[in-house]
Amino acid sequence: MGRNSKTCTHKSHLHLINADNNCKHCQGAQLCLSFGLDQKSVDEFKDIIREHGPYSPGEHIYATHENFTSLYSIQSGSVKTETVTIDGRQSVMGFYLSGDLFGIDAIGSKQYPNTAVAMETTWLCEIPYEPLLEICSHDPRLQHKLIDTLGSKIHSDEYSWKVVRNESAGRRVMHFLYQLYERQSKGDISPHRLTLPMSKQDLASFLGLTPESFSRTLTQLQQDGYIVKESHKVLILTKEPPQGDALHSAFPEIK
Amino acid sequence: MGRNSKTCTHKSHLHLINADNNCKHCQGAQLCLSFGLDQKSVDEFKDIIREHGPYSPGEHIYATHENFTSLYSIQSGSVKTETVTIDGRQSVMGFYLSGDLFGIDAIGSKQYPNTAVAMETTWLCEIPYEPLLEICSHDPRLQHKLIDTLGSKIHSDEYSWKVVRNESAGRRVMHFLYQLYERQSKGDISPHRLTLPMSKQDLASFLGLTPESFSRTLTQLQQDGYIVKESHKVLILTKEPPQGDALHSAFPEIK
DNA sequence: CGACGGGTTGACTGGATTCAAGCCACGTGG
DNA sequence: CCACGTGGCTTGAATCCAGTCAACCCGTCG
Repeated sequence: MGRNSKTCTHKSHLHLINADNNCKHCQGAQLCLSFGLDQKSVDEFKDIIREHGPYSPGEHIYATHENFTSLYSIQSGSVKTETVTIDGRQSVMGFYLSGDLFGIDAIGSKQYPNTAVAMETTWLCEIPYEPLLEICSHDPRLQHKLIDTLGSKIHSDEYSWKVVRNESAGRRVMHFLYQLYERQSKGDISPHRLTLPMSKQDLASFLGLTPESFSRTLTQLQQDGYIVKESHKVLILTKEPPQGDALHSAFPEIK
Repeated sequence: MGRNSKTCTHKSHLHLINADNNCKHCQGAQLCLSFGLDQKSVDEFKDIIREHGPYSPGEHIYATHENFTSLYSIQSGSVKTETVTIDGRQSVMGFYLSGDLFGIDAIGSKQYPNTAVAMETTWLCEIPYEPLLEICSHDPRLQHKLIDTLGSKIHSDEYSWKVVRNESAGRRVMHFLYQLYERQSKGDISPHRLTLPMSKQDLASFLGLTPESFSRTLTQLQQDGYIVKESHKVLILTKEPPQGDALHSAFPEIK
């Protein structure tokens, strides 16, 4: 944590590139908790946060049982969180991309429940939790935003959980790919092309599959014409991606 | 929702039984969001909440896609939330007991993502969401409490998810039973005796099993000496229940 | 070059599902 | 009171999806 740290102002997308050496690695300005607040709160916010990075792939941000002090927002790069199962295997709990907030599963506890690991070269914005609450206590807007973020997380976790519990391997994978596509296409790269920031074994773990099963499932989906494997970490979605709520009933015909 | 509704004051356990006809069905005073606040906030809180009940088993509290207006706290009884899978089967998303807050997965959306159904005769405390935020905005303590509740929910959901993804049927069941036991034994009934408020098929659904598999698993666990089936809805845990964090490594030897 | 780790493929196993029948507690109505 | 129907639960036999174990491929790195 003792790496190059700088304070950081968040106002608008326009200030990203220049802006006095601050937040220069951040690609998630509109997603920032402080976005849309009034000047006073933004200033307070900028006083408490600190920029960290670059983390290289595999590097730990925090580890299980470390004392919970801060939330983190991803300026650029990607992060996974993982714990250990009863019989000692790694189990990936979540993936976080640019603009995502993580560490929130530690709220209400004294310690982080799992380990956060960078998957790519990653820049982070550390948001110390107690000072954040302090600002919240006199800025309802920030408070509301934080609460909304937590609620949305509960909702989307619930939904992922439902898919993994009830659906076949093929549907789990398709659901994940489209949900990842929706998250990534904020940047809108080339249409239907999807870059996986995580390794395939991490993805398998997240979906409750073995790497072997996951690999077989991918080749099966390709044979059935749902995807095309392009390269190691890139694939193409060949069916029109269902939007928003339609995702919830995507591809009933698989398997 | 147009049933007998009364305003309700939450102060201390002592006021539960008498107290001007208010909160008389509430068994969760210390768990109430308003517990421990100063008088002004408690008064505001009591002005916005409303008591509802009794709901009879099977009765809906809200349904999927209804507009999100309120959170609910259980005064007495129990509630399940459920949705429908891609191929049209019911899927139980969560169980809520006395003192639990539900509806929080709707925060950040316009609609409830699933349907809430009473499992027993149930009394509820409705907490309209916008007014709640209003009080939060000038009471940091309430605000903090709400955020903590959301964070804890994220954490415990994550953990349940991990178990269902990675562990065998036997371990899933044992984990659930002990976790339920910990929640129930707030009231500390007879030691190691556990009453299931939900039907076995709902429980199976929640654990990602078919009713048949669940039934087989229970008899297997009994044969192996982990539990004793006492009656329809009651069973006894025969091994010393692991406490708190120890739960996370409970019974590595099963299956 | 050889070692290594991530990924894929194949043959086999096994745990959970499926389909089916049967049991038991309960309520209803004759 | 019993006959009957229903729904929740259990049990049994056959099936199947994903896991396991093993070999192999391939790009990377020392």
